Amino acid sequence: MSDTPAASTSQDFIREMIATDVADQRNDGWVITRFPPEPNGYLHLGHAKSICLNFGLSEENGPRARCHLRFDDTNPTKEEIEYVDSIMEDVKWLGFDWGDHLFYASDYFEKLYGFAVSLIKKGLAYVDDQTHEQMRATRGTLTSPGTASPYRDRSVEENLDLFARMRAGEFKEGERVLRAKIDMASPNMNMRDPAIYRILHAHHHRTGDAWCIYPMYDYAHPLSDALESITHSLCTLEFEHHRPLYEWLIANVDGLPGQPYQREFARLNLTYTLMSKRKLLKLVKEGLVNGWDDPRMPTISGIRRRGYTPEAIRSFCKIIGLTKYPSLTELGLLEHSVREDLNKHAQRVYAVLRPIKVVLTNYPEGQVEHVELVNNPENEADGKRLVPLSRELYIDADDFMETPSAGFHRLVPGGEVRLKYAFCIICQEVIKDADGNITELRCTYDDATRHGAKPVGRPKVKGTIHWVSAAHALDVEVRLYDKLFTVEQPDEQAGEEGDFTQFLNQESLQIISAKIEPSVATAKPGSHFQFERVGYFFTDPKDSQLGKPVFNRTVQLKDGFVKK
RNA sequence: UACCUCGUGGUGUAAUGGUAACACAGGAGAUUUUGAUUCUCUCGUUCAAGGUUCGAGUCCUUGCGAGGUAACCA
Repeated sequence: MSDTPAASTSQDFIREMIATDVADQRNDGWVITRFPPEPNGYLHLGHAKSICLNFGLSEENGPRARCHLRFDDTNPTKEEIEYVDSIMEDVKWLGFDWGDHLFYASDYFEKLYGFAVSLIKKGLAYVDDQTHEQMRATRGTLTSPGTASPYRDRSVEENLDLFARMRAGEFKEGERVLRAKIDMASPNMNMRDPAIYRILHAHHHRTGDAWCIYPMYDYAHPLSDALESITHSLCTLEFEHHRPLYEWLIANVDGLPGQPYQREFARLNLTYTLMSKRKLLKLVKEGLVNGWDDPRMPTISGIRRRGYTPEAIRSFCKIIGLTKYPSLTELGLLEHSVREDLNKHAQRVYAVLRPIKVVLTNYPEGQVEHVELVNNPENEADGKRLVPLSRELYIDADDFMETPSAGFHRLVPGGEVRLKYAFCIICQEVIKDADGNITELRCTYDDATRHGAKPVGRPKVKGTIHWVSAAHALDVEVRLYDKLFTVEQPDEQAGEEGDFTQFLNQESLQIISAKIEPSVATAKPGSHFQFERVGYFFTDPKDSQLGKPVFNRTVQLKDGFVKK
């Protein structure tokens, strides 16, 4: 073990385990994983973690590796085509490709039925006539063993007959169930003769009315994995207790093409949000957010619409690692990932979110000049653009303080500030309305301070602010998004019975009208921008029109200014 | 008062019996026509107690703590 050369790139426990399997030529060195969502909701960041793991493993292990997309559609009462479509879109958007390997558990219904018959024949499964309540009562508790069903020792012939009649539709829902015969006294509840088939007179989105019995997850999953020759079945920690059942099925069903094994990792928990499909569904159903793709949602479609990039999500998934410790990741780490990506690629524009009018009293009336601005200081190839400048401008209310706090070095009465890439201005007069609200700042500009000029003997101006020309600025709708919840763990805080919606952040969406430079008139829906000194914004793909963009705030810029 | 899993800076992770490190966050500074970016520095860590060992975050024992598990959901 000591002579392995420095494969010094550190790996998580899953990758380490897989590397060992490959080295040992287990499955001839193949690595076949799968991402197996149930199409009962939209994918979220927790799924992104799993997608990056499973598809990532496929990318990392060369030609003898692949990742399947398999819909775990064994419960027709909860599943819809809408979800199937959105899931495929989300996986593709993240940049992964399942190629020809698209599967549905429902494709295996006939085979799975056959496996169940074979288990009955081996005396390893039986039809139980007990009611739901009786079964629950006889299963025992966490500290006491269960007791056998009176139907547990039915003959193989009788079981075969009853199971066939279940399939034929002779029974109502709940009347009978097929159970694996394992161990009613097992300390693992999942091994106390788990139900593997139940009757559901429901229409399935793919198989229609062909079936009225449906396999349970615990039964269908390992066998589906085996049928696809999956080598490594990776899932989250809550399935740890299902592993013995997974292994029991792989061991007791004959003729399986693959011998997969299951390993578990901790799911993603993020502060100030939720990662439970059921709870996200509640937010959607009760109209507390504007759909699954509301930019405040932790869904893939939500963060996409917010302006997150696939690169940022993939980088985030890499950085959070993979362990068995149920950790709580700070939202700041996700924001860091997207800032890092957008900083390199987003085009800069000037936008004034809360406008104050500035009149340059010594600037000729009616004159317009065009100032050259850098599109992206991180990438010279992105070039420059011309932005109009005239006598009347807007600056942001945040960039002016009548009575400045300590350390504030933007515009103040009698003070000087630089209009970025233009020139310096001095605030000569503050005009207010009858209620004392500031309506206008009357300023003078200094022609000697134009961009590039280096006047000597002049005190250095500390503040540099952005601006837009009042006559040329576009009025655009800007949606300022903030965290969805006011507490780090809305789930935890609310408790089992509590209502997590009480912690919804009432200020998570603020819609304002902003003044923005005219160049964005041609911005296509789905484009990323940095509003200089403000944050990253994304033209909403649904509501933007050419010439009339709607901006979603992806994330604010970091602000190093601390008020003292 | 069952079983399973897990405890490393504030947070997320690495160290595979051999100098406890990286990222984020925080602090200080430099650069900066974005209080951004970039760069430098800095802060701060092995749940506890025993044991094995020349040497333990790592192995063993016990304790403590956390998460999970009793659908005809996945």
